[in-house]
Amino acid sequence: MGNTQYGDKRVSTKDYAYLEIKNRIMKGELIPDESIVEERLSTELVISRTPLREALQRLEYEELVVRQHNGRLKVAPISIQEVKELFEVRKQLESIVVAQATDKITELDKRRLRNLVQVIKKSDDTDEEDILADILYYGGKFHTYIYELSANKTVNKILLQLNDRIFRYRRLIPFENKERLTQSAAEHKHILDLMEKGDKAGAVEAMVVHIENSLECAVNAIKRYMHTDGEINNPK
Amino acid sequence: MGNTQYGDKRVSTKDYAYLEIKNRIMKGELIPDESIVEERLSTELVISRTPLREALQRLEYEELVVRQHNGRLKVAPISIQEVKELFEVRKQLESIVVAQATDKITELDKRRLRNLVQVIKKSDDTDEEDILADILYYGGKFHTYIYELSANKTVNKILLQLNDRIFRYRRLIPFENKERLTQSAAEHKHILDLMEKGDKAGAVEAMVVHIENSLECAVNAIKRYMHTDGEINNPK
DNA sequence: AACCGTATAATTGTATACAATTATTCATTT
DNA sequence: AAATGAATAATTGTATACAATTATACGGTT
Repeated sequence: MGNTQYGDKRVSTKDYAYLEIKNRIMKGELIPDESIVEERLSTELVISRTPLREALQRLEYEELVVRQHNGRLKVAPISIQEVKELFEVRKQLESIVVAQATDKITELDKRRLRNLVQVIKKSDDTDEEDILADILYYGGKFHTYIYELSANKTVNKILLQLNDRIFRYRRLIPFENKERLTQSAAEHKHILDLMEKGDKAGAVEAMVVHIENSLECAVNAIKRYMHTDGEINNPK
Repeated sequence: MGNTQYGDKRVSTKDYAYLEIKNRIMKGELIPDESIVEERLSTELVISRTPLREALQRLEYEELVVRQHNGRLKVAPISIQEVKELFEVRKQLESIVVAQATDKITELDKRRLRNLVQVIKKSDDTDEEDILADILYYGGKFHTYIYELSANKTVNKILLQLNDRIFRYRRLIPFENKERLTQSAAEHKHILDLMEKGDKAGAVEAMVVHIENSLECAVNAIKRYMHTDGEINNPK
């Protein structure tokens, strides 16, 4: 099999499989603890097992799938313990990047980040259902912009992976917690204000608070799901 | 090919390739920027390309090998910029684990860590050449014990990978800096003292200082190598 | 000699075939 | 019925074959 189209970009068969499976896990189509059978997946994606296995291995490495003792794979489970760990690491690493980014920020960066914050606020004000996805999207962009600004490739890479895993939990939140989104948007603005002033310590502290609040919200959402119907696996 | 022996444990062909290649990179047998040709390596290790590729992909993920734009792999280069980033991330993450470990430490853990510190001091005092490897080994054990004590799997995994990458730089140090090793051993003892007292903030601060000192030493060693003979690739 | 393009070789990417392992079924015994 | 174990099926692990891509060599042209 030659190259395949995924979205608007040409990718190898391996990367196609990686992106497609990851996307299905993120969207919840492949649910936590669901077993993964190579033959079944390869016929479904119409590829051979060789590139599929390489894609699965990468996902295993990123801990979106896990290998069991018998060598078989399953979609990674989710747990409160995990989400706490993820946010804690993220908190420490985002502290690094926001500090470095504050040192390096230019006027152009300020305008762009300011613009992102505006877009988030706009989305937050217009009270439509499907705008929520936008808020999450641009909120994520705000953070990743800071990652790149820091120019710290090591941390950047780790944070992107953590965010992929966190995304599975984040899906559970917006549908029930509008206030948190509004608050989160305000926190983004606050962080940017401090960065613009060059207040490094302040920006770090604001980021820490922001992430701690996000964690609290995520934990509450998960607990609620687990207690109400136990259907943590397929919240939609 | 069935299972293979590696050291004292039976492992799959893929894992054998992974461990063997990683080991060669660590020891400097495979030198930075050296190109990796699958066919050549597979015949050398007497395995097929399939498990070899999976091993290489894992190493790529761990950034011990890097893929070039033409799709070919090479042993990852080393740079001062990288070692700075590695130590900075490590500093932040070890702050997490030493704090959590201080909360969870038991009397048994204290005895074991104390023992490790003793062993390191013993090695440091006896002034033989090949003892240096021991100091590095037990020094590493001191840190990994703390990782495990924290029971934070997410951070633990990231730190182990960072340490693999850092090890390539650490090799450059001991042969020229005996005082740093002595100092490092003392810092380990100091960290443990504070952990035993339950002084969480103090332990974190001591760990930060310890890692910053290690970084400074590593950077100096690398700079010296780069300036003297440029033979950064094969220091031995 | 420098440049260009084509033929050839080297290398990686993917598919398929086969081996080894693990799970399941089902008859047999108690 | 429960337990045991052999036969069978399902699944993963590895090797090999082939396709696609990229690099190299080489001859001709200017």
